[in-house]
Amino acid sequence: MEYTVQKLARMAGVSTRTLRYYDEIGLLEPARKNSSGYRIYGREEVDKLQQILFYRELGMDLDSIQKIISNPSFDGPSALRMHREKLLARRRQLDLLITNVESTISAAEGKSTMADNEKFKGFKQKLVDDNEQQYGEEIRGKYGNDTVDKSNAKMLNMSEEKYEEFKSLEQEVLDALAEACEAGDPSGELAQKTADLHKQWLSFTWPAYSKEAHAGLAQMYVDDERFAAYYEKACVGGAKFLRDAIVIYTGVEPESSFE
Amino acid sequence: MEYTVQKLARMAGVSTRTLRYYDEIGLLEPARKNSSGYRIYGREEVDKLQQILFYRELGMDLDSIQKIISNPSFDGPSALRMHREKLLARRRQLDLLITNVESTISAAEGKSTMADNEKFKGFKQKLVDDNEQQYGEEIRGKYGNDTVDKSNAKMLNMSEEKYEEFKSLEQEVLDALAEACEAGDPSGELAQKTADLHKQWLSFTWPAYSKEAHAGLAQMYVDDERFAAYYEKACVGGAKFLRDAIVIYTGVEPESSFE
DNA sequence: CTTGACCTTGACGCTGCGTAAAGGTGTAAT
DNA sequence: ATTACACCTTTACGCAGCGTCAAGGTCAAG
Repeated sequence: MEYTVQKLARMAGVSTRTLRYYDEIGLLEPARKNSSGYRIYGREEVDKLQQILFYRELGMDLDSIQKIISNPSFDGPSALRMHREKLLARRRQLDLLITNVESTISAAEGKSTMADNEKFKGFKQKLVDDNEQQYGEEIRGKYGNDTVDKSNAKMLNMSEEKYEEFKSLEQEVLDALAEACEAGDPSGELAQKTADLHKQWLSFTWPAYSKEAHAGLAQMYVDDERFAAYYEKACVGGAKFLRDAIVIYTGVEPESSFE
Repeated sequence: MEYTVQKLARMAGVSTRTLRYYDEIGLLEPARKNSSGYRIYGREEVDKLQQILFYRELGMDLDSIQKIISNPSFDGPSALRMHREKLLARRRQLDLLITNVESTISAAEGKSTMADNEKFKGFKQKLVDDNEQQYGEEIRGKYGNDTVDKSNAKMLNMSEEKYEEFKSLEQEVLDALAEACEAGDPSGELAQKTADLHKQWLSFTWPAYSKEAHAGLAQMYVDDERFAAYYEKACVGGAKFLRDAIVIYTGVEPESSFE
């Protein structure tokens, strides 16, 4: 399998300029050149390019990439695994960014207000994160678990924000439940809407929604006094009413742990 | 409250060069200049700089930032939404890359082979995404319901996105659990970290965290076969191991529904 | 033999600053 | 009044990682 610049470029989703540049800086040289000076890439170069692009995606500069992949003691599999870890970390960071953007949007829409210190919270946090990203390994070696814990605290920070959202959604569930409960009919529109809200609320915490699990949880709300007490706040017999509504909503009859 | 370049720079955590550059491109001009040409910034500029840095943290280029903050009639929220879309696209791409890395890992382990074009799946997707960004509507027409549904049902879409985030956090819990389980000690560092991750995960769904409820849920994981089966995926006896870790973590002994 | 898609090298442009260089200020201490 | 020293100014080049012409050579098809 031999490729010219453009063929390889198309396959890899980069520009021909990029390939020429990589040749220029010696990062990825073609297998050979044909009689008229055309660059010809082979299998090996394809693999190498893939690796290069992997690392590039991580935001690594080309110089570092070169050092890594040209290192004779380069351990492919373990590098890949580390690579995966880093990608996961980056995704978490992206999630944080997205959350920030979303908060800003809803703040801009007046749906919620963002205190100045809140703005700086995420902002400062990011600075810390950048440091960690850059010196991650070093710091981990130098300062040990403490730093690692701090990066966990970042997650906490995130869940703190989410938590706010969830609290309001949960409040909605409670409000809807109170209203529906007063109406009295678990199959009524209000009750069904409550069940739907509750499902949405669940979507935040469950690995995968299933009617069975939903109904099962509703039953648990009745069986477990901690949860029952919580829904009792909405109305008398709140947990049972919610369970009934959810049973109708899902069309699934749960099995109580007690029956 | 007047600041010279360096004072403002120190306060905001940027370099003086940055401030001069922002002046140069007209992004942030000083309130005035004193008799010898020194830049003097006032309260207004401080606030503006805060905004600039905030948007910059969101990954926006200076040009876009300028448009947003200088044009009062500019639609900030919609710009943010566009930005959010970009971030989400990046996230989708990241997910693909992660999949790709995992494929590569298993290919390296000889479990499967990869065709040349497969090697670039995640990277090519980026181009596709860019296309989608540019020709969004057209493509929506072409690809039909899936995309349309997503953009139409906004609420649903939102919980769908969250759901994605949570799945990844849940995955982390599972990964940590598997690792801790292998180590074998529920009071060990790994297991305690797992319990902590699990707590964070819970923070997304629970109206209020309490040690008792946490321990109670952990017990439920053991008692309820649906949940037990789920954590069994991480390792043999996963649910019980997790419960033990959480019991130690919270210092609370739960009551089983069965005892 | 022409057309058009491909290839080559060369060179300048872009962001968002870092980093001198060459010089003028402000002020506190002598 | 001088000196020291931290501060300020403008000008200008440098960096990565390419994008984007420009000016020309090559290859397969018709």
